[in-house]
Parts: sequence; structure tokens; C-alpha cells
Amino acid sequence: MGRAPCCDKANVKKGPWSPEEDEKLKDYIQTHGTGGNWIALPQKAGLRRCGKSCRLRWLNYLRPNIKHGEFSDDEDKVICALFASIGSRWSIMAAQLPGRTDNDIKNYWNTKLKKKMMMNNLTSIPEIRKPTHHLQPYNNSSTNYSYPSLSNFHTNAPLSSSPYIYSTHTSRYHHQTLSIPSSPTTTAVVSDHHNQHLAVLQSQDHGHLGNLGGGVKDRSTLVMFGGDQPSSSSNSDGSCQYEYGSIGHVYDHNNMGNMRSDSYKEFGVNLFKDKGYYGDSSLDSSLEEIKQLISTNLCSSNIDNNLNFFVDETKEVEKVNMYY
DNA sequence: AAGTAGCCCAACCGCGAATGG
DNA sequence: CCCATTCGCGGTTGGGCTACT
Repeated sequence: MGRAPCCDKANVKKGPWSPEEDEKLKDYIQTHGTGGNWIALPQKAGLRRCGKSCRLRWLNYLRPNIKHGEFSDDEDKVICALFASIGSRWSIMAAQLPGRTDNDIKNYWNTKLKKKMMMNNLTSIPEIRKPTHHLQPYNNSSTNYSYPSLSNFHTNAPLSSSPYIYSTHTSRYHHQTLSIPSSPTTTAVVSDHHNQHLAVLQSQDHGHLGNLGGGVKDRSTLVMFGGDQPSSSSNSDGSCQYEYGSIGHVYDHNNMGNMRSDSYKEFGVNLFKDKGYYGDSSLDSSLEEIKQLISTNLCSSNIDNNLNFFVDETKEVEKVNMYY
């Protein structure tokens, strides 16, 4: 048995709202308020919509003082700082940005700001640890793709553990073997010889590298490491070595062209997992990294002034009751 | 001009929390 | 305290629009 539906799906309209529906909802709420019951509201307002849908439409679009359009630099900073502090608590962020909705902020973060942060910060990230072994430049003449040489490999693992990264290759695949010291959470930042960020790799524990799989979401994947079941072996010093077998790749975004999903398959990577994606996004898997970057690189500066408000989460924002 | 890929955002979904009987 | 209902949130999806080839 699944969860009971919140409304009669068969008699409820879905999809984009028409101007007429907007008008009805707006009129009704401005006259009667929500009555504290969104489920009953659509019927009263003469709308064939789910209550949740009405609520969303009102909160995200119709209510007064909604601000649409570009986010300002100040808003960017607030969002970044809040993200570093509280993570993806969009509603709390929205409460700190008058006129902005949680949905807006979430969309903005996911489509623009996250990438912006990655680009701005990862190219200038101070070395957490000294770069270690360099990857060999690699050009695979058997394919049309060339691979970048990786010149930086940062990790938060203990320096004394001497992490290293090296590459080998076969006629077709670019193998990556990482040796990551035993550590509860290890983060590795890999960048190419232009200091362009390629991936942030994280291991939750030295036995599992689930977060290492995947590439950048959309279809311009930069880096693809790992398969479903990377092999690993523990070393006597407690470090752990992972080998991504035959399905570890580094793609050069600039040289690979528009490589679509078919091409990925050809490379033997199981990209279409349960959700139809190419596994985890390297951006997605690095949210903690972004948070760390933001807090170390930004929070010490001018945005601190803007942030007296969010620290006490228990006060969680006077919930905007001004909108009925 | 047509087809394809990427971006963006409104809307949906499902879960946990809150509330009330 | 329990259970049913509703709310609110965060993650995800789908489709329209634009840019590119």
C-alpha cells in the first residue's frame, strides 16, 4: 500500500496555471484568506486544482511582493554564506531574502550559483595539501578524444599518508588508480594543467567509494570516475587503494565534443542508474566541499556582516504570516 | 531552416513534522 | 498516546526557450 493521495487525482488539473486560474486563486485569497486549510480551498475557490498546487502557486508566484529576476551580488553572498552554514535549507534562506521564494533560491543555486562558486573558488582554492604525483599526459590515438594531464591532486587526508594518483591506460580506457589513505572522509580535488577544476572526489569511508562515481550532470561531463563496484584493497599501513578497473575515465571537456549518452555507454560506463542519470554528479557529490570552500574563502570577509541572523537556527525565522 | 543540446524554472512528488480530535 | 489529516519542505522532473551546429 502506498501513501494515500492528498486529493482526487482524477478530478484535479495539473500542469501550468492559466491566467484565469491565477485570477480566481488570487481573488479568493485576497477576499477570504486561505482559511488555514489549503486542501479545502480549491473547491471553495472554484478551482479544479490540488490544495498543494494552490499553495505552491500562491506562495511562489501570486502572493504580493514576490521579487522575480536577477539576484543581486548581496543576495548571492547571503545565499552562499547560508548554504555554508545550514546547507540546503531553502525556506530559511528565503526568509532572509525578502521577496524571494525557497523555490527561486533553490533553482538559482542549482542552475547558476553552485557552478559559479565552483568556478570562482576551485580555481583559486588554496592547496589543502601539497600536490603529489602528477598524472601522465595522455593522448589516446585510438579514439577521437584526448585526455588532460592532471597536475594537481589535493586531498584532506593526512599528509603523512602520502596519497598519490597516477594514470595508466590501455588502448581504449584511461585508467585511474587512486590510493587514498584510510580516513573517515577523504576529499580529493582534481584539476587539470590549466588549473581547471575537474572533480571533487569524496569517500565516506575507506571501504566504499560510492560518491566517486559520476560526472557533471547535464551533458557536458568533465570527469567520469569509477563504476559501480570499484575494486579496492587494503594496505598494511591502513591506507586503501582503489582501482576503477576499466571504467575510470577523465574526459577533456574541451576536446571531447558533444559527447552524448550513447557515447558514454560506448565507453562502458553504467551511466543510467536508477534515475536515468549518469550516476552522481561531481557537482552534487561535492556540496560539502563547496560549503567548506565558501566558509573558508568567503565567510571571513565582508559577508560576515550580513550574517548575524542565521546562526540561531532554533529561531527559525518568523514564518511569514503576513501572507495570511 | 532544421535538428540537437543545454539552460532555466514552474510545478510536481513524496516524506517528515505538526496539529487536532 | 494514537491516529488521521494537513502543512511545509527539499528533491526532482518536464517542457519551453535559446543557442549552437
